[in-house]
Order: sequence, then C-alpha cells, then structure tokens
Amino acid sequence: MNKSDKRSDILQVTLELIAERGFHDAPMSEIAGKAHVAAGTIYRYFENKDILINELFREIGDKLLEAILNNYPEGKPVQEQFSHVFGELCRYFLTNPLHFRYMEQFFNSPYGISKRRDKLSGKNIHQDKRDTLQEIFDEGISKLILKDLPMSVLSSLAIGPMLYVIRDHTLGFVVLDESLIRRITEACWDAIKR
Amino acid sequence: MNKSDKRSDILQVTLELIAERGFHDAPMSEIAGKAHVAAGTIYRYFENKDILINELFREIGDKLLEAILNNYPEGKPVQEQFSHVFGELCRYFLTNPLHFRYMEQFFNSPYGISKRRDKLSGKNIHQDKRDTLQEIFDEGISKLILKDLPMSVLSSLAIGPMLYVIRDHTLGFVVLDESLIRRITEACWDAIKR
DNA sequence: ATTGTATAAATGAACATTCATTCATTAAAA
DNA sequence: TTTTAATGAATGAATGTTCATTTATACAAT
Repeated sequence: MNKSDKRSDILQVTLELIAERGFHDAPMSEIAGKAHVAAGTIYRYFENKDILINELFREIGDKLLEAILNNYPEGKPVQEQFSHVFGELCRYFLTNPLHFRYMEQFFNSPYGISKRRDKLSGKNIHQDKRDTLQEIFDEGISKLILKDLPMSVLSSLAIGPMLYVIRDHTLGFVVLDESLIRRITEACWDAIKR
Repeated sequence: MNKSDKRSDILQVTLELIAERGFHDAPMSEIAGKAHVAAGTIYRYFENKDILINELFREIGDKLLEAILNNYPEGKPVQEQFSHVFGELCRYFLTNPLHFRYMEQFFNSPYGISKRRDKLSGKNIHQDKRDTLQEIFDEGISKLILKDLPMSVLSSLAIGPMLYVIRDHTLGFVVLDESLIRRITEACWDAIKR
C-alpha cells in the first residue's frame, strides 16, 4: 500500500462530494466513510477542512496546467497557441467533469474570491505555476494584432464563453464534439482579434 | 411599519451575508440578528432556509429582467437589441454588486444546477419571466446573420465574457466605464456575428 | 527466524460548537 | 375579545475536530 494511498482516496472522495453537493453538505464524517478511513485520519493528511479544500484546488489546477502545457506550440503563431490552450482546456474538463464542477464552485465561492484578491494584492508568495498560464496569455495576446483592451478583458472574452459552454455540456444542454469545439474557438478568436 | 417591512429586511440581510460569505457561513440566527428580528420570525415569512434562498434568487432575477426590459428596442435591429441587453445587464450588476455575487454563487451551486436541470427537463411549471429573456435571444439571434451555432453556444459567447468581466470589476482587476462596456459589447458581437 | 522496541499511522468515540427549526408565550392589531 | 404577529429560549441533529488508545511498521539484537 502506497504511502499516499489514503491521502489520494480522501482527495478523490472530497472531489466527488463537493462537486456533486457543494461545500456545505460535504461533511468530514462522510468523506471519511466513503474513503474507508476513520474521521481522525483525515487530519493526519490535512490540518483542517479549509486546507483540504484548498489543497484539492491546487492539485486540480496543477493537473489542468500540465494538460495545457503538454505539446504546447512554443514559438508558433499566437492563434495556434490560442487554439491549443482552448482545445486542451476543453478536453480536460470534458474528460474530468467533476474537476470542472469543483473548480467552478471554488472560484465562485469566498474561497476563490479571496484567492484572486491575494493574487491582485501581490500576496502570491511562491511564484507558482498558475502564473505561467497567465504569462502565456499575456505574451501571446500582447504580441499580435489583438484588440486594444485590458489584459483581463481579453482573457474574459477568451475563457468566459468556453467555461459556460462546458457547463451547458455537463448539464446536457449541448453536446460538445471536436468540430463544435473548433468552431467555438474560432468564434472566441473573432472576439479578441482586431 | 409596512407589512413587508420585516420580510424585505430579512431578504436584504440574507443577500448581504451570502454574497459576502457564501451559503455556508450565513446562519439563520445571524440573519435574524442583523435584520433586527427574532430567529423564529424568519419562519413566518419563509418556510425554511432553502425557500428563503430560492425566493431571494427569484426576486433578484425579476428586478434584473425589469431593468433589461426597460426601454427595450422592440422591432429594432438585432445588434441594437443585443447592445441594449448587454449594457443594461452590465449596468445593473455594477450598480448592484451584491446581486451579482449572489447570482454567481447561486448558479454555480447545486441550487442553480438543479434549477437548470428542471428547466431542461421541462419542469418549469409556471412559464415564468426568465424564459422571456431566453426568447429575446432566441428570436434576435436566429433571425439575423449570426454564426450557425447551437442556441446555447451563442448565448454563452454573448453572456459569458460579460459576466467574467463584471467579476473582475468587482474585484478591482479592471475598471468598467461606459466606453469599455461598449467596446466589450462590440467584441462579443464580433464573436457571434457571421 | 524470532523477539523486542521504538516510531508512525490509524482509529473512532467523545467533545464542544454550531445550526436550523420549533413552540409555548407575549405583544400588537383588528 | 379574537386573531395575527413576533419573540427567543429550548431542542435535537449535525458537524469539525481532538485525543487516548490501538494497530501496523521498521529495525536491532539475539
């Protein structure tokens, strides 16, 4: 039995419970039960519930970033980089719908808000990987012929629609296939190109 | 003292607490206290917490729709209708940031998800007003020269970015003024027009 | 191999809070 | 006087966390 066995069991169950039922209604006791672990054991791996929640967010973020950076077309035209990031983001979340629901809830809860606030006020102590993603957009966007809009607006124009469409997909409002993903990517590109 | 005095006090405090601190961490006792009302009084107006939460959502939705339908350019070109809806949506949320944070959390929680699921499966008992908004988009979008994409994708392309930008605004990442709103609206239009 | 010992991991009942909700009682209104 | 509204202490269920105790593991000496 691997040392991280229980730890990842706990994270997996936390993911499932919170993604499906929200932060409230995901009691530690139930997490423990579903992970086949005693209640107290969780606290050997995570100091408290908040830290568990934040740690899970971090791990999902890392995996997502890894997926995006894989085969990243370094040095290629911005539009190609853009399409790559979009496609991978989309494919990742379609493959991992629970990750998507978790991230969505996290970002739209006080957890995510305080995280963004910290970032804004420069409290980001360790120059972590998530900034790399930001840099990719930064560089890619400012170099080429894009609309003269604030950085954060451009990334909203680019990312916003995709996340909404993914949500609709997970709810069955629309079926996202490769062809549709491509066409949405193009539409987003239309929004940001000059 | 108006009959709905206490009722709206309760709703207002619920809005403030949940918008700022999330669904968890908004205890009924504190809502009661801040609304200068006894704990039990809440239950004279709202059967339970869930109903309170859903009712608040409904009321905010009504106000938002009212703002959007005010001066709606009936019969005018789709692009103009589009700009109108966008501008009003944006202005409403900038004026009522708490409403924005509440809606965001609601939609991204199991509350909102089940609401959307009901809608999809036709459980929408009373053909309510929120469908009117959908119809406006439906009609406006399908009539003109827009990209041949599924309805839900088009509305994601249109609405998604704006909501993200508003979130950034409320967090101080960007300052939304009238000129910027207009330019974002144009960018979104670029995304959906053929 | 076997035993003994020290360290680490895991347990789950117990605890202290917190929370939504109830209801007997009081105050206000009609 | 009757009806309606409001109160807030009490209730009971749920929850996050702790900790004394048990179990497993690693390793040394025999």
